[in-house]
Amino acid sequence: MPKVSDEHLEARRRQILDAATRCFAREGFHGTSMQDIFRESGLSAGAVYRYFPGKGDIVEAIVLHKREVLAEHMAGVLGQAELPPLEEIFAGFTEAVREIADLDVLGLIPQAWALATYDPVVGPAIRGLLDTLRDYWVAVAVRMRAEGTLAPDADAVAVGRTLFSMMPGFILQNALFKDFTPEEFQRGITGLRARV
Amino acid sequence: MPKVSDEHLEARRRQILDAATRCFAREGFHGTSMQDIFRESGLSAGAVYRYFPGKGDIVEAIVLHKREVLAEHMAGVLGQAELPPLEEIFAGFTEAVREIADLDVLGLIPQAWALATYDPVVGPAIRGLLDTLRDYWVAVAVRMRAEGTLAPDADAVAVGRTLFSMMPGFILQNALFKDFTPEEFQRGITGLRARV
DNA sequence: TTGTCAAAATCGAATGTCCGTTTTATTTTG
DNA sequence: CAAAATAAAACGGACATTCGATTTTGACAA
Repeated sequence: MPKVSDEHLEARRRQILDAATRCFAREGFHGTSMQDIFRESGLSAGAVYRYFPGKGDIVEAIVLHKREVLAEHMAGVLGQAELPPLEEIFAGFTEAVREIADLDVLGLIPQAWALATYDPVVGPAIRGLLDTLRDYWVAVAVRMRAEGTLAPDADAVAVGRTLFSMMPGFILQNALFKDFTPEEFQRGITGLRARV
Repeated sequence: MPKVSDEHLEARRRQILDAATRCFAREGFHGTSMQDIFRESGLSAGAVYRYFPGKGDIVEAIVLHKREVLAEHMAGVLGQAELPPLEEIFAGFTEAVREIADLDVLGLIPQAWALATYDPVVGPAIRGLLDTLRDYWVAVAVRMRAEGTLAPDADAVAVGRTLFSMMPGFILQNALFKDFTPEEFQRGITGLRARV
């Protein structure tokens, strides 16, 4: 009976997740205390702990949400009758990076990679997210070969993993140096593929 | 005059650094306590603190040492009268990754990236290391263009940064999935460059 | 509508643990 | 034997989490 609406519940969840995201980006996962999250969210300890069992679960929720958003985007690209040109797919990716950077939370991504390598609680979720992303690039390569924009004898899995390989480096340069633009990235790829 | 030999001093330093490296790779930087390092190194608190002012300085020393080793390798490659083919340069890189993976400390690299994004004490050192590496790839691209293995009108800086972009992804896949071999990487690049 | 009530939601002080560092004592070194 | 090197206990602070107190909520009766 006295139970707040589902919208209220969902809004509170978002409130906590958004505040935590900002904190993690600013101070790092380990550098932000639960007190920080209480302060940033304007909520109390009791409130936050009603929604999440612990700090690790907050990160996990953020990761899972991101995975959902990404899966949707990937399905949109792969669902088209004809695959968009690679340049366009790259542009979609770099645009997403730019959006994250605008929110000043791009640093979260390298932090997630780090957690993936050793953290027993959030590691699996993050590896799962990255695996999904990698599958996406492999699927792109497979489609490219099928549609004739990749050599018929090319190793599609290898090409897909190589395409995937380029993304972390782009993200890293944007997170650390903020001087590697999508246009320059595109020019780099073009320059690399051009016959001498 | 009761002062132990410089060799002893250096050996102890290495002892601490190696132990810390293993701990960090296993449990993460934040997950390893100083107690862990005392235990793993077989030394006491007093001993460790005689060599390093604090935990952060241990990481910094590890990073600085790595930078030195890498700078030496890079100078070796660039110092040759004619630049080795790109495949060979890549092979040198992947071989280095394999060596680190064999020591079971490959996970340290993503952790360093994460620290670079937010840690005020070790961040600068790590960004410096990555900047050095990036300069290396740009220098490779410049040399390639000069030697005619890259289109004369290519943007060498863009190509260099793009080459650099591929390394984190290779490292990440090896650290997380252990299923992306140098050979497959090479095949992916070949497949990507082949004309359809 | 309004008032009431019990459950849900939130608050915030308190708790206990862990961890980096310091300090004091002991051993080793030349 | 004196100074350097190492050991080990101890400290102070920070942190994630808990828990009782308090407020807010919505169902329902009047």
